[in-house]
Order: sequence, then structure tokens, then C-alpha cells
Amino acid sequence: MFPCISRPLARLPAKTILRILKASSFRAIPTCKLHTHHSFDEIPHRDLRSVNSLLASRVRCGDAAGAWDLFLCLHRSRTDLDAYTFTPALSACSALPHPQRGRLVHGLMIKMGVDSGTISRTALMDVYSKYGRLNESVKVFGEMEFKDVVSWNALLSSFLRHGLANCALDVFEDMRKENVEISEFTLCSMLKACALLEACSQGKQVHGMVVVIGRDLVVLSTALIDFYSSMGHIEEALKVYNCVDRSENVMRNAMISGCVRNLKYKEAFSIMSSMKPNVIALTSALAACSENSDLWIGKQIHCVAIRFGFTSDTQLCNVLLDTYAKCGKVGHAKTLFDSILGKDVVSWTTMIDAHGINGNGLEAFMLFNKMGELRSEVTPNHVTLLAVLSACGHSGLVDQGRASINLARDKYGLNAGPEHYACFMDSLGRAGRIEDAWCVFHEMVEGKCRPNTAVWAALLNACSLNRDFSRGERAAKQLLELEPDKAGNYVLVSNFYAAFGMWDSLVAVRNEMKKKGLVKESGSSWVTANPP
DNA sequence: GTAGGGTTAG
Repeated sequence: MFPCISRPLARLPAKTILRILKASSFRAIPTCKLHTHHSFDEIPHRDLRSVNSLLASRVRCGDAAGAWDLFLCLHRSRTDLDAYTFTPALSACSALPHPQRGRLVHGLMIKMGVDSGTISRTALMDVYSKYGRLNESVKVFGEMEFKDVVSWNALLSSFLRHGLANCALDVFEDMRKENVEISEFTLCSMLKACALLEACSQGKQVHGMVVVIGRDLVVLSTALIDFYSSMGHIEEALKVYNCVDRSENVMRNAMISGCVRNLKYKEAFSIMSSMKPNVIALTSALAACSENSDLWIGKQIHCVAIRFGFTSDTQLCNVLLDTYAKCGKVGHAKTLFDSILGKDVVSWTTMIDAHGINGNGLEAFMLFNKMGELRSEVTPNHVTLLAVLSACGHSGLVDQGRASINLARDKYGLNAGPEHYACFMDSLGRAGRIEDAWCVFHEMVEGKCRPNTAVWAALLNACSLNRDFSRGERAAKQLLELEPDKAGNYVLVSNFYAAFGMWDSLVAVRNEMKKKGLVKESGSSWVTANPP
């Protein structure tokens, strides 16, 4: 049990509770077609089983807001709510913003004494986990009196949702020790864990278990396709795909995505052309166009998206925007960006980057600032900051780069990491401001930010450009110590010696590289020589 | 009450 029974509710300030309760009012127009004949006034006073069923069906219909409104209405009008009321209410919480909503329901459950059942607690675990409260999710599991396979699976999902694949493997081991009979849900999670850990042989063992269990083949095959694709074993993924009924869109989509990730573009387009377009397949296919700067196919997919009414989908628009940007069509990208109604952080980041890669650092910087002025709920993340720094750097806007780091820190509490500092130091080096680059390095170290290879590489390059030999040699040593098996690092170090005319040292570095059998990947261009 | 497919950086 919780150490303090009313803690989740007590943690919420009274004003917050009131705001959540008042924020939603019961809507007279039910959004689920199944219930259009119910009158608004009648619903809360029907027998509990009936209203619980209505609540659950609203959640199943995907009408989380409607379910939440109904739950509030029930909570206000009656005192006999049970676990079957709270479980769908928790599901609705998972799909709605405002993490305190779930905590509020938890508090009410404790107050009404319906928080101890396995099903209620599993739903609670899921809510906390989806709101990023991993510790609380694990705590609810730990305090669960009777754990069944669903609650164990929910624990696996909680860890995986937070990227903790090793913890998920430990949970799986515990399940075996406790003799929990695993389900297809467990196997799906294990495949995800293996993919995250790049544990190919363990993933293959899970594949063996899938064959033995043989249930829900569509979902498990989709998970296997995703696993093999993310491991780079596209042939294995195709084998799985070819062995099962492919009528399911989800499986085809997984295969398209796998092909794109493994650079099998023709195969991806071939699968796509054999099915009715869906928004996810088109998004994956567009990612291939973005990678290849293939404006011709990108435009065709844009047309299909318009024809099928998918242009309200933010993720699709984001990758389309990226395709236009990478093809140099920054005007098209801007028009598209302006048309996206539900712009998310990826939309903003992609547009900032679009300006950056098309040489307009000032536009990128202005857009980054505008993001803060709009008081929108979208806040920049570490990719956004990197995009604006890169944009400023490539346009020689060093001061704007510094201003971006400060803005991110002061306005969003987003502290620059080593990658950001590396990008900024690189721009300082290219602007001839080597002393400033070293000042930033010291600022970074004093801020307890540990330099990584990107930092040493940026400093080494800055030293080559600015003829700073002694500190450059230090950077070279650190770089090769931290990452001794990357060919690109040896090239950077040999370029450094070349900048000082130290040919013997250059030859020694190149020989060391050869001795290790390292080969620098050749550069390539995606420019289409003869576009249609 | 728990699983499967899509987007952004260097």
C-alpha cells in the first residue's frame, strides 16, 4: 500500500484540482455513434453497470475527451462509483494531456477504496508510465498484491517506454523465476528490448518462442519485421513478411518502413504501390524521398496525400516539409509549414533546419525566437537547439548561436549538451575566434558537461584552421583515445598535421589507420543528374 | 488493465 493513503490527491494544490474539474464540462452531444439515442440528463442516473459500459465504449471509440467529461459528470452526481468506472477513466487520462489528471483519479480511487485490484493497479501503472512517471509506475507494481501476466507486461512496457531495455530484460528474467506464463504481449516487448540493445541472438531466440507459441501471428510477425529491420537484417524481415498473410496494413507498413531504413527504396515503393494508400505508408515512403532528395516522387506522394485527405496529419506534413527542404524548395517548405494546423516540435525543428540547410541562418534564428513568443505549448528540444546552432554556424552568425544557447537555457530550462557545444565551437573556429572556442570549452567543463568526441573533433578542426598547434595536439590525442576505431578521426588528425606541414606525423597517422584496417567512407551526392 | 507500423539534428 501507499505509505500515505491520500498522497496522490494531497500533492495536488486545491486550485489545480478545481481547474481540472471545471475545465471540462459534460458535452450534450455524444461523439460515439453507438449512444446517440441517450439523453444527456438521463445518463448519470442509470444503473452503474450501464454507465460504466457507456464510459468504456467511449474510450474504445477513441473519444477520450468525451469519456473524461462523462466520468466527471458521474463523479459529481453519484457516490457509488466502482473499479469498473475508474479503469476506463484512467485509460481516458492516458490519451489526454495534463499529467495531474491521472493523479487526481488515483486520489479519488484511494478515497473510494477501489485502488487495490490488479486491473485498477495495472491501469494506474500505464497512466503513470505514459505521463513519464516511471518510478510511480514501478511503485504501483511493487505494491500490487496479486500480479498477473498483464501487470508484468505493463511493467515491461513501462521500462521500454523509457528506453530502459536492460531493465525490461531483468523483468523478463524475474517473470521466468516467478513462473509467470508469458503471453504474446511479453514476446512483443522482448523483441523491442532486443532491438534497442542490438541483441540479435536473443531476438532470434524470441523468434523461436513466437514459432512455438504461434498465437496472434499478425502482431508478432509485425514485431519481428520491425526487429529484423532495425538490426539491418532486411532479408530475415522479408522472410517473415513473405511467410504470413499480408492483408494487414500494419504489417505492410512495417515492411515499407523496414525497407526504407535499410535503403531498399525500390522494394518499399513496390509494396506501397500494391496497397491502398494509408498515412503511415506514405510517411515512410516520403522518408525515402527525403533521404534521397527525390523531389519527383515526393511531389507524387504529396498529390496522393491530398487526394486521400491525409494532409491534416502533422507527421506526414513534417516529413514532406523535410523533403522539400532537402530538395532546396524552401518556399514550398515554408508554405507547407504555415498550413500545418497542429504544429509540433518536429514541425518547428524541421522548418528551422530547412532554413539552415538552405543557407538562411537568420531566418532559422528568427523562427527559433518566434517559437518562444507564440506562447504555444510546443517547446524546443535538444534537436531544435542543434538545428538552430547548425543554421547559425553555417551562416557565420556566431552571436546568434550564443543567443540561442542562452535563450534555450533561460526560457526553456534546456541546457546545452556536448553536441550543442561542439556545434557552437565549430562555428567559432570557422569564424576565426579560436580563443572564444576554448573559452566555451572551459565554460562547458565548468558546467559539468563532459566533452565527447564531437567536442574534441570540433576543437581539433578549429585548431587546424586557426594554427593553434599545442592545444590542437591535445584535442587530437583525446579524440583518438576516446574513439580509436573511427577512420574519420584519423583523417581529421592527419589534416591537422597537414595544416602545419608536418608530413612525417601525417604519414604516421595514416599508417596507423591502415594498420587498423580502417577505411574512410567516400563522400557522395544525392543530386539527381537528369530529373524527369 | 498490457503488445505491432510513420516525422526532426550532426
